[in-house]
Amino acid sequence: MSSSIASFGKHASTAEEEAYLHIQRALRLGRYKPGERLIPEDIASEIGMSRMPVREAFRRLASDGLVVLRPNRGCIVAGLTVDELYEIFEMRSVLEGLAVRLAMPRIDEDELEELDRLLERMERAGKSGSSDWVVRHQEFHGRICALSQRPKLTHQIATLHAVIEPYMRIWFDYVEKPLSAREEHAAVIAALRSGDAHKAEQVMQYHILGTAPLLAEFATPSR
Amino acid sequence: MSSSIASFGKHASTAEEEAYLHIQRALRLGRYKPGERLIPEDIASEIGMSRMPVREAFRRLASDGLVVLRPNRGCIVAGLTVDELYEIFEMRSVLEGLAVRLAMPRIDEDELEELDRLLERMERAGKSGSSDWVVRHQEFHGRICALSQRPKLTHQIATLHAVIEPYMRIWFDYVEKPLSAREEHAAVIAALRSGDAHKAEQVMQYHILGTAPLLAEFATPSR
DNA sequence: GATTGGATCAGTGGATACAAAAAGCCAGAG
DNA sequence: CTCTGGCTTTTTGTATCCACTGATCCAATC
Repeated sequence: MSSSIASFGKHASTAEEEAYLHIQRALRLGRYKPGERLIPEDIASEIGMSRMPVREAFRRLASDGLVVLRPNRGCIVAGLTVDELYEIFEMRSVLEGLAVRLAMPRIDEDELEELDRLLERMERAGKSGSSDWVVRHQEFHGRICALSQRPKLTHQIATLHAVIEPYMRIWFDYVEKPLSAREEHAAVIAALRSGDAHKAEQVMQYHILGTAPLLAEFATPSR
Repeated sequence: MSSSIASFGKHASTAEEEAYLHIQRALRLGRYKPGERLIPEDIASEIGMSRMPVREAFRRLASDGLVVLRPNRGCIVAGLTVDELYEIFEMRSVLEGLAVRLAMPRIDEDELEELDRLLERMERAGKSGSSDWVVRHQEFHGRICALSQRPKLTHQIATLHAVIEPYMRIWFDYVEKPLSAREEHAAVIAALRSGDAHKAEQVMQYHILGTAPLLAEFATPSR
């Protein structure tokens, strides 16, 4: 089983679930533009079901923050303003900081090696220039979440990752490869290796907050 | 307009919204027991609509963590295990810590007096023995969230408050009034008055994490 | 030429209808 | 008395249908 933070690999047991996963994937891959309208009819026939399960999927996607639902106006793809993007990263910084702090007790030499491997894979994906890097990056962060053994925290973080994923992809495509990323992720591992939970939390917070400004230029300017 | 963290006072523009608010209120007031099944048919006729909007409301409530939806098995009221309750409080501690830290720049003498007033109202509500205290308490925390000027953060915190609200109510009914609460809330205000954002964040974290064990006995034991 | 008013139409919200799944029930076997 | 297997009932999941809202477009007016 993958340690990805993503829920890409699941298969649906109901039509609603299928619609949810289908639309979520499309949104995360950036197939729809922010502000674009999602017409239930179209999506329904695309997947081969009626509008109803699609409408229900919209509710969940709206709760996740991936779309916006306005009464009698339908469903539009959520776009983040710069302010909103920063806000997400502020939330990520404290939540993932918490996750890494709580992960500390489960850290042993095996885990550290696993994280090293994930870092290495992320590095290779980055060199290949493909946006796999985004997936590998989520895998790395997801692994640490998983170690925290906090299901709700992990879910919350995964949801935030889904929201910023399109921006991560655009960013990656533009700037080739995040330069500071390797050192910062290595620093997280180093902090975990040192056994200092508080230090690890701070390093994670620093890493995440440092990433925000790099992505900000791809968000829509704040009003 | 109330500064309550709650969304009690809203009125619905669609049937789905009405169903959502109706069920949410009932859950927060503890009218349904954890594990209890919510039958769409019943709720629909109770509010005077068909099952459909109720089903959609269920999706949102499930995203909020207030109910659990299992395919072909319907909707049951979510109950928190002790572990889950602690997890919520861990998340609250860092999120509300963040909120109070970010609120600092908006703090002036007027705001401090407003917070003092809210503390006073909470105190009075506590003496009257009514579970109004819970609402006042949310008002206090909600005010600080609002000052952070972070809509998504505020919404997230409000959602967590909704999930723990039934436990807060039970707790209050049992132990009369939280003894340490007044001093801890006063300490938060004092930290805000001092202008030390980092201190305020720590005091808030301490306050929230300290509350968790008091509520834990009302959650279902972890497996 | 810009603005407004209304006709038209696409799309949404909600109700009803129907099929499929799960839960309850009962009788018979062990 | 308990367990099992199949029938019945209840409830869920999905599709279809209808009324109404909001958007669009065109023409008449200023």
